[in-house]
Amino acid sequence: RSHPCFAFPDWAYKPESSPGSRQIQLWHFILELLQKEEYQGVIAWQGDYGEFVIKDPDEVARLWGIRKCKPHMNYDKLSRALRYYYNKRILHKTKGKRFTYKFNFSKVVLVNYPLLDMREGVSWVGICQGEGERREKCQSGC
DNA sequence: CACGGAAGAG
DNA sequence: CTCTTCCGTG
Repeated sequence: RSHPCFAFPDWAYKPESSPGSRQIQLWHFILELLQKEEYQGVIAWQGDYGEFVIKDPDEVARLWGIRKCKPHMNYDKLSRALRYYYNKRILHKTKGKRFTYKFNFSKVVLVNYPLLDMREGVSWVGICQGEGERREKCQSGC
């Protein structure tokens, strides 16, 4: 792989969380796609640490739409949601680079887990190892 | 394309 | 609160 091993907390990319799950969050979904090799033609890590490029905006939007049961999702709307992450310090834009954003991994933990101590208690997962299985949900019934 | 205000859904 | 939808601006 072109990009070196990445580490982030396992909860960050776990699909659907647990039974008591809340709705899937967009940045979780992005991380999920990024983790799967089969989507490298659609979205992939590229450039700096945490930086990724959406190679096929329409397809990412379509996939996101399927997951959220929003058949009219498109890149315009998806990107608005990504822009809301700027203030939350989850993401920021890589200016000048088309369809390129960057995760603020250092802040991600603080956003959803304010009381979590990063030095311990979290299992860190390498992005280039571990192949979680995943099934297409919401394909029908929405 | 990228940005961010405004309104509204759940 | 986290988007979704729509849209004017640059």
